[in-house]
Amino acid sequence: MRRAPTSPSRVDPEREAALADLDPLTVTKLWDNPCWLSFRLNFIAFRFNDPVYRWIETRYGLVRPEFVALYAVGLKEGVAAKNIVASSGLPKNTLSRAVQKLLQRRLLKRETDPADLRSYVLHLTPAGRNIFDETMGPMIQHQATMLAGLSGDEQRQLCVLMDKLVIASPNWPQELQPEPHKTTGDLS
Amino acid sequence: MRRAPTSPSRVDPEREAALADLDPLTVTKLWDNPCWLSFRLNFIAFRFNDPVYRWIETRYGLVRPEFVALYAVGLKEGVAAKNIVASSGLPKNTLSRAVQKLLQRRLLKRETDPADLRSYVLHLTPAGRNIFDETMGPMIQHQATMLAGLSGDEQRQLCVLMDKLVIASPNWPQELQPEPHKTTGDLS
DNA sequence: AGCGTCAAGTTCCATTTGGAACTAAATCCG
DNA sequence: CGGATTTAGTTCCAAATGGAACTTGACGCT
Repeated sequence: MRRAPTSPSRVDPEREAALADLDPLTVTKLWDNPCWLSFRLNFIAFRFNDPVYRWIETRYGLVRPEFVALYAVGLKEGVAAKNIVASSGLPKNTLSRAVQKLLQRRLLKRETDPADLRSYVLHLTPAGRNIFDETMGPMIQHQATMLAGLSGDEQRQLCVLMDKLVIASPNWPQELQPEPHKTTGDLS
Repeated sequence: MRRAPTSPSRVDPEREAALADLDPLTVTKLWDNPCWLSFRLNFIAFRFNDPVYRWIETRYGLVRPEFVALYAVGLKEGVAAKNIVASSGLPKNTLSRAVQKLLQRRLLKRETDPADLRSYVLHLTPAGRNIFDETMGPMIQHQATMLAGLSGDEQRQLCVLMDKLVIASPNWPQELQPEPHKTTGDLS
């Protein structure tokens, strides 16, 4: 199987326009790539993330890990750094620094967790809550723009399908198996 | 709208298992987050990328931008660095270095493009092609594992829906509008 | 209780990153 | 043609990153 399973044959004026707008290598990665899933995921995610994080950095002076932390606490008050680490994939020292910065800037406050003295419980200050609230609108707006090409039904379908993937995710391997391999002798 | 549009009410044993396996903050980000799309994209993409890139780094000593470049040339011989930049979102100096490294290691070769003397045309050496071929299998395998929770039909649906998003993508903004805002006076 | 292992968060430091300036070639435009 | 602007790729360097070691507290287990 050399191509993604969508038939790239159907003549669609919008598709043609997209093919013309996108870099030819991007077109190959999207439609002539056995690993279509990952590239599409990364592509679409990038088109969300990149404008959002650049905007937040210029507007609020928060870099990505800082905003990740602020957003996480905004969604769920009282989380600890370890939760943000687990849910974001960022290394824990990076998040430690991000939290320090947010504490300095008084966007976050923290108290030691009475249940576990190693751990801290994080909360937004009013100023932090303010940023959270202000950023939510544009982010939802951007998401809506991205989804505008799908009907309401299709949006729900997409949500359901991603839901299923996420639910299955605990079964996915965290490590790739080195698979039974014929040795090749060509790397440094 | 506070939640993702999938009803989290339906009682599903698999969902229950996933809720137990995942960090509570992750659960919130997935199912109680107005920006469900980006978080799911990032989450699923991360679960693909992270094992793949770690495996490639330990097995071949190639870091992420290096493998991005190698994979791109493998998919489409004769591309230039600018294409890889446009299709990957990585900064061009990072890719410049990645290409240098691959040239040093004789995984890539390049010739000046006769049509544009500023630009180079990239090709895989046999050793580079070898790595490309060897990595393809495990990557497809990993993708298949991730998709295994969906029926064939659902996989096709997912592909079609992402297709539509990608085709619409040239219309998405590259910059977030600073939106008509009431001024707030609380940042540094 | 006491000892060994594990976990949350921090610190250290070598490496990577990426914005900005730079070089050289291409393209635009009068 | 010839100067102004853009573009492909590289270089420079300050800043971010992330692995590994460290600190302090929790959790076995006997």
